[in-house]
Amino acid sequence: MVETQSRRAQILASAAELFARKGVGATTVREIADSVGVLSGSLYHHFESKDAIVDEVLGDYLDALRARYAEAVARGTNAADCVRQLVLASLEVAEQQPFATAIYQNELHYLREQPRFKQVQTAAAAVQKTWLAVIEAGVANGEFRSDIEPRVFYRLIRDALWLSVRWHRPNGDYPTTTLAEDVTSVFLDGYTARRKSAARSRTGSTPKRAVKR
Amino acid sequence: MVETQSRRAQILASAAELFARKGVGATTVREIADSVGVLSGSLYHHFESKDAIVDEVLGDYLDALRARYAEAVARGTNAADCVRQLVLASLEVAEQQPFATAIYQNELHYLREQPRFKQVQTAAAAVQKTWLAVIEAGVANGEFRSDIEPRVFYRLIRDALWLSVRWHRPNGDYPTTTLAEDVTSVFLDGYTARRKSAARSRTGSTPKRAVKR
DNA sequence: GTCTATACATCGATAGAC
DNA sequence: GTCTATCGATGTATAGAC
Repeated sequence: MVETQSRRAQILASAAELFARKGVGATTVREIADSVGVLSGSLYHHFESKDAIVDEVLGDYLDALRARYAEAVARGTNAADCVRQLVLASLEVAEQQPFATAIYQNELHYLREQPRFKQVQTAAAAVQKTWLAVIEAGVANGEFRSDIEPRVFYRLIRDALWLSVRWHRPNGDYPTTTLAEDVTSVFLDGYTARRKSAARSRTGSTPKRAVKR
Repeated sequence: MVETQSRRAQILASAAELFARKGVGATTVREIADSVGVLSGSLYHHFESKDAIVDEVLGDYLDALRARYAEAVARGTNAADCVRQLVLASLEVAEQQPFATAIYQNELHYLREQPRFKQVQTAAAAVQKTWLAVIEAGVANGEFRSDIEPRVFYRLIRDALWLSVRWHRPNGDYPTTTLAEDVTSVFLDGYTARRKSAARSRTGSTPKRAVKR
């Protein structure tokens, strides 16, 4: 179960972890090679360059994210539900690819400066467009507030969501689905306690956990 | 007005900008030197090492943040108001020192691995403690919800707040005070429209605006 | 306080043996 | 497919002239 991965996949996985922790610019090809147990020269049998590794890590991640987003908006029944689905989709992809998620959010600004990573730019634009369309539709139909700009709300929820890969380690006690509920609930309902809001209480929302906390 | 800064201050300011944009590890001393118009060797007359520059940039920032946080909690009249004050304090310090803020949030995890930056660790712990104390007090007295862990709420608002330095450029149209109100309002009240909440509506769209919830 | 000049380590990447 | 060996560029940092 430990040697079923191709060397190529091993390199991608190890490199992603290093890029996420230290940053792309501060990670050396020798470190990547060490982490998979080969010498640095051997990496170039599998990849053209260090940038090519970055490209592939982010490309795989963005493909997964876009595919999952398409499902999410298709499933949503209204704006609030679409937000719920997008939150869950983001966190599920982040759970599957935590390191790529971290790289994406840590280095997006820097990568955008380099024409090499144009693919990343266009994918990031598509992600933003998906969110904004949902939020603006919710404002237009009265589901969401109109006194806060959709763009501001998008950026707040996006950053809170993406950064959760830095601290959230999915496990039985606090699974991704529960985090998704908490994020959705805070951003849509707020953290202020409101009396008599039984409709928001968390009874049958998910299969997991009965009362807890 | 352009030469009133000491060379030392120039170096700190330029280095902070580079560290924020490219990452500490990917920024070279030659780039820092170029950006202030000297040769790289000359930097070492002012600083012991590249790490010493990082230390000082972050130290100045964390000192300002802690001082401002002490005022904020002292001013708050209840938990919700303390959150409001902490949000405003964070954004004001971020406005004064946007690059240091970006470095802090971009590289905190990596810097924590190095004993060199122990100062940063302890300051980060103090920041978290301030927030958690406020949030837990609010849960205890019923102001805040008890079905979402204080730690989770803290991390969500912290990340949304800190990351705003990546996109928010304070100006007359959208000043820091307004962003602070928006952040506070989303996190405490939520984004879902609620009927009959005239108290929350934003009549005077831009500067000041009277009602203020 | 800045320069010239350079030491010495490490970087990404390549060539060719095995 | 991995190794040995190494190139040329670039990294941090230092020493001493000016």
